[in-house]
Amino acid sequence: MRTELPVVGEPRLGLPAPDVVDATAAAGMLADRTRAGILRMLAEGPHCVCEMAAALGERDNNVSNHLAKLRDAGLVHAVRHEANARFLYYERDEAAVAAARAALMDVLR
Amino acid sequence: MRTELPVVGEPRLGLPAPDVVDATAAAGMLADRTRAGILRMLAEGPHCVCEMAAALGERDNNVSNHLAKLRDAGLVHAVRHEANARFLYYERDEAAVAAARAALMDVLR
DNA sequence: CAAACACTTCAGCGGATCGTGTGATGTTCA
DNA sequence: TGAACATCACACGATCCGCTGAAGTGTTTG
Repeated sequence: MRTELPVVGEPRLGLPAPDVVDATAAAGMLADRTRAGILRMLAEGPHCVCEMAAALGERDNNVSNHLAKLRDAGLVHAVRHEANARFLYYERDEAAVAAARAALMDVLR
Repeated sequence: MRTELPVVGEPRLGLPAPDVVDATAAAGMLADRTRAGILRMLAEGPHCVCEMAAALGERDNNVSNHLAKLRDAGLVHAVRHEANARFLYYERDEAAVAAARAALMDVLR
């Protein structure tokens, strides 16, 4: 099954430019091994920085740097552990994740 | 509605590293405005290079460069127009696109 | 055939990005 | 209080990546 090519001999100019700003922003977040690993781990539930750094084989400050980018993008936010306030537990913002998912799916529709 | 934090005071070390290689590869392709625009346009049907370059406001050779990357990734392939063989029409590889979609959704599950 | 067209390839340049190192903040514990 | 811990913020160096320009292949047209 092959899609049919346009029969016109002339290319169609003036086609509208697709809007992909949200998709490229979301993809930019996922395009890094560490950030993708973070988001994948947070899909299971909250994690603190040292947990994720250990699992990903990265240094704490590096993971922290990437978390800052994810935070600025609104994809995650941090919560202090009530019993052990020295641990910052990160969790995903499900609304933002859903929006990113939708933007990506729109391009790969 | 807030996910509950782990009650343990100690972080869980030794968690498994998530596999995100396919997702980062797919995201890397989508993380560029031009490539995302190409894939979005090809979702509607085949297009030749000049059509996409015009719609995206990019030079032909730039679009061609990005198409080469998408080709190497297996996401698109080119077909010569039967009536006008000087036009190369690109179409998406739906199987590869579905795989990319699945890899991305696994991270943002 | 020659010229115009559609597209590709590649080197090179400039800017973005990643990992690291370092210093600072806040928390727990002895 | 002081030491160890968890995390952050920032700057630096190296690498990566996208855009451009120029040269080359194949196709159509006059």
